[in-house]
Amino acid sequence: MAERKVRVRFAPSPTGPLHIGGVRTALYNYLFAKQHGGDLIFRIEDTDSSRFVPGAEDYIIESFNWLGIKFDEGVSFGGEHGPYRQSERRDIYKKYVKVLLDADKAYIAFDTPEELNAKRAEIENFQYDASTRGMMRNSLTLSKEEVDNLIAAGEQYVVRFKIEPGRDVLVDDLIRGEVVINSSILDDKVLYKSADELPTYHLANIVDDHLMEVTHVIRGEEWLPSAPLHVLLYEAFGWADTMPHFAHLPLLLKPIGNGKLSKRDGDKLGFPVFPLEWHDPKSGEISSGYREKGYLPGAVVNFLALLGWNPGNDQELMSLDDMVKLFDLSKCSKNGAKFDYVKAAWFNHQYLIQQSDAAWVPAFDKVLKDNGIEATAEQEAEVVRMMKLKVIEYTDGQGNKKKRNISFASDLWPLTKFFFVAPTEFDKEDKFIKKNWASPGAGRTVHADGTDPGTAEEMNQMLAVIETINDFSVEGQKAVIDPWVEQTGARPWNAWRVCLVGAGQGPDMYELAAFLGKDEVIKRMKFAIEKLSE
RNA sequence: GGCGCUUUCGUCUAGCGGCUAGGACACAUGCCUCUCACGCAUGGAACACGGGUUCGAUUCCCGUAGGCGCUACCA
Repeated sequence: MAERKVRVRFAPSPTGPLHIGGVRTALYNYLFAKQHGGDLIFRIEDTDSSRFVPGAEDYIIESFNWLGIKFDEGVSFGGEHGPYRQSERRDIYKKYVKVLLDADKAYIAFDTPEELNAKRAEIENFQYDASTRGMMRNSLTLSKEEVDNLIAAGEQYVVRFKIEPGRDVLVDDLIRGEVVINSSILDDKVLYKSADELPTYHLANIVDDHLMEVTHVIRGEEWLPSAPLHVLLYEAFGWADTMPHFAHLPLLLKPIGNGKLSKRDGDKLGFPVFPLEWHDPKSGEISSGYREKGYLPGAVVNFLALLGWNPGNDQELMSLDDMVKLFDLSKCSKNGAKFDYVKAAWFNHQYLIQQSDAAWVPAFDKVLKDNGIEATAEQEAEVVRMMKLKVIEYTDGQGNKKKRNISFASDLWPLTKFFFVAPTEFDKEDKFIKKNWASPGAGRTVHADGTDPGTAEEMNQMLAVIETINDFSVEGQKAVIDPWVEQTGARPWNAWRVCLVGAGQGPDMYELAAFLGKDEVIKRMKFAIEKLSE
């Protein structure tokens, strides 16, 4: 057969927020499509009217928009193979159900759910198939007149696929190789329900993939057991020669405990399982999302791509474009991957530290506002500049490149709080304070001249020196303080940091002092000396 | 229960008959340093088990055990 243009699809059900596993499936479809110059289709599978959740469709579209995964056609994207919402394709499915019925590949069944349950209770491991359909109420056991009368009388029915038993069905999977399943273990699946005039997943899926000219079906492993059924359906329709290739992806598992990652796990285990925050319209429950947690979309995509696939070398940091070049279905792993959210944070860290100053300022501005701080743009830029020295990448005195440990933008607050808020109390049991604030005789503030003034007194001496400084720039401070340090042999740095920061963190002390200004520095020092002398 | 998929460090994984079994996250230690970090260096840490095939199995085959999935008028 002729080489067809690659066309793949991502087809979620609008039953709630998009699960992170679904994001990965969509991502792989996207990578595969782009790599082959093909199309990615966005189809909504809303054949179960009872599970429809308003807002889910928009949520899914917004999620992919944020993640940078672009669709070529489908719901909200347009295209020539529409409509792309299955609930709008009723007439199409009806037509194909009739095709199967006319060809004697399917039959009508009137068994009610109650009757089926009764049978299941009566017969152990009951399965509606070639061995049992002869004792059920269907068009195979009823006369044509009876069937017509029942339908005319408004009786609800379903259409079932008539599976011939005893056949080994071959599924050629791009990831797993050849999988063979005997048709005898398959049941006569319901293809269509008269109650809502909609098909079930299986029928809709095959009809749509065929009509939309899908060439590759890349989906989760949970579909592998029903893949033979799908193969049989393609055959029944006479579409075997254009049947898409299958690739069943391994599942995403819970990081701890057993089972696959479910929608409920995330917030229970302390990490999001949804790309965006989701507000459940019924329960009002809020589930956290990666975007709101402070993740960068590139980091999420990069992390997810490597859960079940790798380029075959040691490269881990990749852009979407890199991945399009490197992606390879045959390099996908076959076994489920535990979701490692600690590594997700590391990826975000990597992406965050690559951000430019310009990207930091608005994020930082938001962090400050969230904490009730009104800062000028100049102040924000200055802190970002200062933090960049330490935060993003800088070269220290030894010529070593250094970086800052920030995994999320919100991490900035504890790291920058002291720029705007003076310490209000000091924990004398704090390791850093305990180590760097000593009384005379404790031996930690002995000066070169042999005197031991104690840290409080040393800070008082430093205070006196600072009060004489007129130019409070970094250079201005150095010009006065450095000689004093040299002369007395004082070691004021950590104690000074206690005064100004209240903890063992922050940028270079001269830089910090210059940012705070002389008055604030003096104020904080006096306050600290008083508090710590109590 | 039945059917299918799967099995390399704690986690994600490389490996496609012969390797001191490699990398990353996490962890530990050291270095750097006015602090915390960052960074750098070092370290501990794995082929589920039992049979085959082979001169030789982490690698191929078969069992066993574990994990996962499916078994709806849900997708």
